[in-house]
Amino acid sequence: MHQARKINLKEFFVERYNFKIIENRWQKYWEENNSFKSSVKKDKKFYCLEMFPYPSGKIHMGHVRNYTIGDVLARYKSLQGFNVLHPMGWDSFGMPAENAARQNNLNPKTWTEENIKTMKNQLKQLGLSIDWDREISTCSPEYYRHQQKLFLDLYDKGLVYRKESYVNWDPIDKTVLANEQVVDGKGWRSGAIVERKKLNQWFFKISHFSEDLLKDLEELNHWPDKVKTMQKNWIGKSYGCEIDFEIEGSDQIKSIKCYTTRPDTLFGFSFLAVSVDHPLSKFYENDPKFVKFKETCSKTGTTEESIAQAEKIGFKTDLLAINPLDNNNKVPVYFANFVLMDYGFGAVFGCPGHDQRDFDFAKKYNLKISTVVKPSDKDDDYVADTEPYTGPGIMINSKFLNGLTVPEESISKTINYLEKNNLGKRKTNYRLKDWGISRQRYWGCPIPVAYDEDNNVIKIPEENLPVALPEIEKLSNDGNPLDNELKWKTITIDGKNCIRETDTLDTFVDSSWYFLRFCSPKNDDIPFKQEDINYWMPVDQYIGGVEHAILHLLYSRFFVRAIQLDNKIFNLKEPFKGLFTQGMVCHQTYKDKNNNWLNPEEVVSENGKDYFIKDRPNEIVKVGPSESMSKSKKNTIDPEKMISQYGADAVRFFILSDSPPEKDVQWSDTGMASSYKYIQKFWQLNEKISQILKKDKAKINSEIDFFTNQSINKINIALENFRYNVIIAVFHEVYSFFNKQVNEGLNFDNLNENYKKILITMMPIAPHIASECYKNLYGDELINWPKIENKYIQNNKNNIVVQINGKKRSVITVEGNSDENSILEMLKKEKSLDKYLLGKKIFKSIYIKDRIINLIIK
RNA sequence: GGGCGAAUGGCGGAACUGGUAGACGCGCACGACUCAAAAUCGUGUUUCGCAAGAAGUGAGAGUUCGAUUCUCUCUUCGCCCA
Repeated sequence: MHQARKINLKEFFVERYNFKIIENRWQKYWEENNSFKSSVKKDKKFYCLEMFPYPSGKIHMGHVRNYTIGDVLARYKSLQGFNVLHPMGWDSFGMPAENAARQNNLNPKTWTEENIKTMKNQLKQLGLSIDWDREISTCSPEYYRHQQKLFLDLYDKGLVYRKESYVNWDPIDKTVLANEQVVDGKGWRSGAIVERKKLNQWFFKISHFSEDLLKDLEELNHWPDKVKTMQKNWIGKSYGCEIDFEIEGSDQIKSIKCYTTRPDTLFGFSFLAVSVDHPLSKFYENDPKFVKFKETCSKTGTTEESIAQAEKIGFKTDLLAINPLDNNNKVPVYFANFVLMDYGFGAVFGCPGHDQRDFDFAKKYNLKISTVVKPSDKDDDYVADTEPYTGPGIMINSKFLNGLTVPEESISKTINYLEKNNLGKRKTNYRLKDWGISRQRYWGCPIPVAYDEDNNVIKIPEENLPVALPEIEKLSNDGNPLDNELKWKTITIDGKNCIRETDTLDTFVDSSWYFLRFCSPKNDDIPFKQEDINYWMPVDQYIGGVEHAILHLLYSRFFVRAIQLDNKIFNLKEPFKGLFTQGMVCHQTYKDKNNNWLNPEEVVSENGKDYFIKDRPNEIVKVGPSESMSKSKKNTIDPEKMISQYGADAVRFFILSDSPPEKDVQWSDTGMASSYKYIQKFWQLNEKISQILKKDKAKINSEIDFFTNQSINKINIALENFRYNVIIAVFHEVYSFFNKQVNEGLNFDNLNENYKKILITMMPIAPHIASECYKNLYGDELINWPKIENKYIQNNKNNIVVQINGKKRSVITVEGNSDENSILEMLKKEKSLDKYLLGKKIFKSIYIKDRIINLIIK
């Protein structure tokens, strides 16, 4: 029977699909016809944005995945009739340029611009539907001049301020380190133990919006819950109270204020700890022991993690703090390295019985550990002395608080008591700290201020913007490069001699408003036009890596609020309406016998189990787990190579095929090859169809209508839910189906119309081949996303599953809308069910219309 | 330590609001074409069983006519915070 179906290939003259020529031709066509140019129109808009890349050299597979996902959406929305904005730019300030400049003696600007050129060319080869007219680069003065203006605006609004703050200091390289440059408490390059150093630095007052940023998360319905939770935890709203502790033993200090979320544990009070930066410290500055202690503290890094991991140490003062609930309870006051001046008031009361940190500290200094909370199932003589008890329970050893449930009753009752007796005040606190934006770097946006001889802040006048980065021949290896630019540094403002700020802005500032600039990228005088923003914003779908879930997204949300404070310039609160975080691209890792990483290209395997070094079959390769592609593990695959070997459509097809976009995907050579084969197969199918369409037509085959509509329905649902891997599966089914139809050699009257719809739905995924096939068959006919007809989605012939006692026993075909009785009648005649039903009694039947019937028998 | 999420064939993964588990791809096996191989095409492929059939979505319970899906306990892994 299958013999009869076999195709005679000679009937068709099928050429191989030459992706190089065709993809190139379409990319040129799109460029010459401005196919993706966007402008403000009356139509419904769709702003599709992927996180813009840092121009590090070449694109990597992560970019390919990110931008393919975005492109599928942008093209889909566009075919649906939306006015789509899909821009691309470069997050082009940052440390890699500076490092490369130092290592290879290059100019950061030249290095960056070269990279941009390369990467732009690579992105174009992917066939992305990007409006390149809107391209922006954050390191260009045309971009950062507006950023400097925005900085000054925020300064005028009081949202920017300067204060002393700690940085990670590398004493050998004499440079400030970013947190990620501190590895195990040591400088990444010099290996020196990192110190804390106090510098005058600029801050954005993001804490002004803590409550807003938290509350408005609720409205972000199209954000992943995971990201919202992370932001919520980051903002870290806590309910507690501030307590004044009376101090004994000093004439100058009468009391110290603490913030706590656990005032109910006050009866377990055994010490009071303050930060070495607490105002109290000024009374100890002449004590050499204290100075030494402070110095030791400064040897710990500035990250929360390093402070948490460091050994807890303290400096005992001669002061005593009095427990406000029990005046006979007087405890020592310490300076301690684990108390941060930034949080609360830089002072905490220690209750070792119920806090790990306090417990560690008390053990070290032999302080009293009292138990004031017991788990509900323990007796009143419960003692927490081997480890602190932090869970819920019942208050004990706490006088009037005894018996209260923890934490429901205990905390609020304690606060009520403290407030009533003027000992403390209910207070809400946020963990979110102000955003330090000063970086002691060259390759960043200059901060547009200067200082006069009295160190007063002088704004650079607007007409003198941008404050451009000076060209530096050779970057010095230590210190802040701009600091050494004496000529650039000195400036006269209004006749006064001033020195410029030599720090540059954190690059997160650059990316906090670029999505606004994309809406009106060409204005010299203003950062963006109000009407452009009001039309395009918010970003309807933002797509990027989850690693930016907290900072970048929070800073962007802050920026939109900050520029509108006291000046509601546009109708916008949240910059990103929808957010999608895609997974990483992974690949197996390989090591040789000496544990050196090997590139996949150096490794061969014949059976898929044993791996050897290429051309050296005696050297066994150790195969490691699949990890995200990174240069250091050498498990990267070069996208450009893949595109030139298989074509952009095949690469796009593969990168979407193997996993849902939000999960990690494993690179697979066989998977990639299979996608390539698909493109080739599809081309041959298309050639066959175009030849068959010229022949005489036979009658209508309704099966094609059903299949096409159901496939498009599946594609629509998958597109709307970012289940792009399912779309690939559907296209495999589409190929099999149409190939079978065509191989039977029949030309149905409705083949043409259905196939046309298939080609259109293929355009977002594999735009080159789909456009080429469409053009060959249908010329310049208008392209609109196909509508599906409901009558083809709801079968009028239904397969009803027959279950007996919950187990599937048969499938019967009935007319749609059949009622239960007629189905039961049918089942009685169904011979295949006799062995289950004969001699049994049907107790009950459950019928779900057009789906399933379940018979309960005994 | 806390929070969130995940676990489905040899592998990656499908399964809409509870309703035919394993779509689709990879791999593998067999077959066709070939002197032969590669490529290509076709068929099969959860496990056990010759078969009828039975079991089966990390483990154990529960709700239900019916659970991959809902609830509880546990195990392992991942991410974030500390």
